[in-house]
Amino acid sequence: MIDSNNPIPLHVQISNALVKQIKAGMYKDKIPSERELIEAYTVSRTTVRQAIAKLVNDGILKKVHGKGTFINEGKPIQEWLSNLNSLTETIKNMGMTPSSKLLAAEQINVKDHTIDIFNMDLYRIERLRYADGEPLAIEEHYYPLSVGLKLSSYDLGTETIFDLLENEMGITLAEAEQIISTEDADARVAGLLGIPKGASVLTVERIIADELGNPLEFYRGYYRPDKYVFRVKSKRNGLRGSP
Amino acid sequence: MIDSNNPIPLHVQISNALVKQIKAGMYKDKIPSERELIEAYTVSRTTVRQAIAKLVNDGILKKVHGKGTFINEGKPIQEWLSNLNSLTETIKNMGMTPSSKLLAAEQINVKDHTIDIFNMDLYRIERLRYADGEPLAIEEHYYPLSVGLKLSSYDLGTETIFDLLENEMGITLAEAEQIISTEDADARVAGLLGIPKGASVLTVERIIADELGNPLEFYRGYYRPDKYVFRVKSKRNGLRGSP
DNA sequence: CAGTGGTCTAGACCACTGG
DNA sequence: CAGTGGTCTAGACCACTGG
Repeated sequence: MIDSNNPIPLHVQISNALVKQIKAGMYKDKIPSERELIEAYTVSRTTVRQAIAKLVNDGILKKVHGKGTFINEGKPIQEWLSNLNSLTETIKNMGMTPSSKLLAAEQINVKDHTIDIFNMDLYRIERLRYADGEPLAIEEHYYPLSVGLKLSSYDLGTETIFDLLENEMGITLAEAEQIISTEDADARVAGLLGIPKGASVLTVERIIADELGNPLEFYRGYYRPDKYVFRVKSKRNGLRGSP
Repeated sequence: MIDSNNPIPLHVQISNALVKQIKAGMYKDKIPSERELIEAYTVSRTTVRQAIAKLVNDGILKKVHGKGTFINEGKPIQEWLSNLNSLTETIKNMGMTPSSKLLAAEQINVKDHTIDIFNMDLYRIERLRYADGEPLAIEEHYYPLSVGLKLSSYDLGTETIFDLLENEMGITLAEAEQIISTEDADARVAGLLGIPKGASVLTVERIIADELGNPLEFYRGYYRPDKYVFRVKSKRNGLRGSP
């Protein structure tokens, strides 16, 4: 189960094992203490603490000094997850009909891009997304070349990219980090979205990574703020721990 | 400077020292390597790595395996949306100094507002917020009259409202639902924030509720997008929503 | 008081980046 | 190759919680 010959770091293996056990309901409220986990997995305290720190940072666990490490009861952020799942799903959930127009699908050489998480040639896919026939967003996706070339063999005007990645290509999307901001629309963005030049557009930059934190996709989205907003539920907690 | 007799943990002292040095422009791009910091502060590698990890988590530093640890240049303040933090806390976490100017503190009669979660007279507090002396955001808070009147007895130009609510008034903030969008700045907002009229501003509307879901506060914020962005981590198939 | 997480030391070997 | 961060060990003492 935990294998020190496995190239996956021990602390990641332990994190994953703990998550599996929590999901299986193996612990009611509290996970075993650090000393107990040291015994159970025959690792050092540093390794156990690193595994736990990751889950605390993810909001799954909560540590209380002198008491123990507890499972965080909480509600999922349903609106946000549906956005992450795919824009197609979100549009459908709102009772509208999604559609897409492929704007670009092309190779980019490593020296022509500045996406510093990828130090390799990339494949770029750009689509204009519609809801009930009205322009809603422009989405740019960047993938490693091998992934992008496989994607390009499908009809990107109609397919959902997440479906292709996960179901056709067997790629596991685990985590996403997103940054939400705004920009003044330039002429091209304004024209495509059907808004005045200089009007505010919502922007999203996103890095999707696999379970080990390796980046799989870089994404940039431009949304019409009159048609699309972000909804997030937050808890007053203070889980701003260091990993 | 770094004092092992100080009750503040060494790694926190080192974090703070690094932030101070970065702000002072002591490093151009890269901070010293972990081995160099071990020498400089006469601590173990664990302690140095703990200090750095905090700043990486806050978005101030970025580690690159085999190369070094780099300063995240000119990145706007990043708020992790999964936690409900006050702007004061967020600014401090980024190693900057928060300040405020009170713009308004006034009673509003029930018939003069349209905030449909409150069917009662309200108290409205509006402040201009600064980070390191630069305008960052305009924040409007609406409270039930009894709460607002108590708040108004404090110096709202210097106090943190969350602190007053939680520590002075014993009010428990549990959950918030936030809507993030963007608007073109009108003349007043542009003037206060020091940006051109019509430029994009990030907007947040927020309802904070107690553990039973009773609304405690309605909030509206206007943020300069060059200085402030929202950050969210999401799980693709996690057992919970966002960390 | 025993048990918990928080901090910290002083090492070790590995994988990665660049010249 | 020398230098970097990534992982990991095997300890130690501290501060906090609860009975």
